[in-house]
Amino acid sequence: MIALNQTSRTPIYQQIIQQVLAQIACGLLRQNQQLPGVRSMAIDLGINPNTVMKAYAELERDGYIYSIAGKGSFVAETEQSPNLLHRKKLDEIKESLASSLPYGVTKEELLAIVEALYREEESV
Amino acid sequence: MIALNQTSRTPIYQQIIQQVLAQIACGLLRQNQQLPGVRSMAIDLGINPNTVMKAYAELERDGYIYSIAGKGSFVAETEQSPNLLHRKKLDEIKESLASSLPYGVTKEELLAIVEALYREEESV
Amino acid sequence: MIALNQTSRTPIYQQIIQQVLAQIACGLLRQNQQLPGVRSMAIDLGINPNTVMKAYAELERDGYIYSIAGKGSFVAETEQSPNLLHRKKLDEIKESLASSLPYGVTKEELLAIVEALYREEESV
Amino acid sequence: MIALNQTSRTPIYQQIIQQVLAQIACGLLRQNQQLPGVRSMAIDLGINPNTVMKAYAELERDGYIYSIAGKGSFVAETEQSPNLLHRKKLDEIKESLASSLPYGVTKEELLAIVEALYREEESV
DNA sequence: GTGGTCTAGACCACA
DNA sequence: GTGGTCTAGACCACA
Repeated sequence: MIALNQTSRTPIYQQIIQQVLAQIACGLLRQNQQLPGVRSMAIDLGINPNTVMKAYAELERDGYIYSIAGKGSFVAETEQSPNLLHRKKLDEIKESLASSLPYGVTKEELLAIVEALYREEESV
Repeated sequence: MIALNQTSRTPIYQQIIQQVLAQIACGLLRQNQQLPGVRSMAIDLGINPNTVMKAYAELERDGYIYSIAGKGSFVAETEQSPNLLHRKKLDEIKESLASSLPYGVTKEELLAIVEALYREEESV
Repeated sequence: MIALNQTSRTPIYQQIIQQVLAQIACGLLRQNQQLPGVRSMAIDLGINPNTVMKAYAELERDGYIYSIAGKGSFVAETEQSPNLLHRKKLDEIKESLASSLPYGVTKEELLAIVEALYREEESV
Repeated sequence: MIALNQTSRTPIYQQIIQQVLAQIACGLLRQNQQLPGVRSMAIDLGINPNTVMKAYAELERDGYIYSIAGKGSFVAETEQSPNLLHRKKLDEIKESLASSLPYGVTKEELLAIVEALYREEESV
């Protein structure tokens, strides 16, 4: 369920976090659903269990998942998680677009990109 | 001419690179124009000359500037730099937007962000 | 595995680059093989880790090796590296010879040098 | 008579030295022939007179030229200059070729390069 | 352990 | 003055 890019600059534990969050945001992971075990995911991905631990710990710290000793890790029950993640993503996008204005990007270009994006989507 | 964010996790030398590129892209820095010296920029920004050197070295390796020991560093002569940078930025944006679709971002939301962005711009 | 010439005016980090490339070109270093760590090589060569880092960083920028923070540096997977390096070297030689023609170097002299070179080789 | 490459990594004063030597080696500059004045060459090349001075000083130190205060600089009378330069160049070539053997360059490839070089020459 | 960033500061060649 | 190399050493995140 997780696809790692070992050579990427993005740390592995971050990649795990991002993908778990994306799956929560899009509904692929639902409330109280159990996540793969630390050891099993580590084996699946061919990485160190500590790395998975680190990802889960951060997800738990931020309230997206909860862990029960001896049972495993589960998606948190907070209704708003998907919405919250959605909103955070929008903020991220806004910031990223704002930072690219100094490069001379025009409104028309951005609108064209957005249109193209969803045209591709529809045809898929 | 360069504004650093010391708290950001983006390395300082990368921030310098990005801002120099932005200034080339938007025409603020022109062909063959001399850049601030390694030492003088370091003093201005309150950082170590090596850090500026690292930024300049990478900009030179990528062909955006050229350095002549004993004379200084200058914006490269490639006519296309601004256009190329502009296009690269658009590709970056496209990729970044595509990667946020799994979060359930809608077309309307993106269009709204773009509109808002340029409304702010105009009023400035 | 690396032999430095401390008195040469060729920078140390360049010497490292050249020798790593030569070892890739001749097959001594193979795909995905791990390179010595930045620190261990620095100690072996009696130089500063930063100098090794500089060499590795440039090798990575040029696609010959890849580094994963926390794991190490490895020879890149590009099949063609050896051939490409080989061809580049030939181009270099051709250019260097062409530039020495103005000195009145004759074909016979060059042929003699080449013959001598491989006669020595064989006897080794 | 001198063609500079301002952006080259080779220092300007070295470029001057190399080109003067090449011209002595190939007979373009003859014994006791007067070299361009320091100032006039500096103006021609658009560089600092000190840089030309440095080149001439090194040429004089190595015995290739001599200077007479108030008159100018002249090609030295040593008969052997051209031969000596010729021999030095051959040594350089030998060394450079030797250093490229680790890249897996074969005798056949070198012979082919030499042949090609003089075939082009002839046709010119 | 690994690589990556950064400082402080020396020293060099070049213009 | 300029850029370029290098040392010594700290500190960080990651595996």
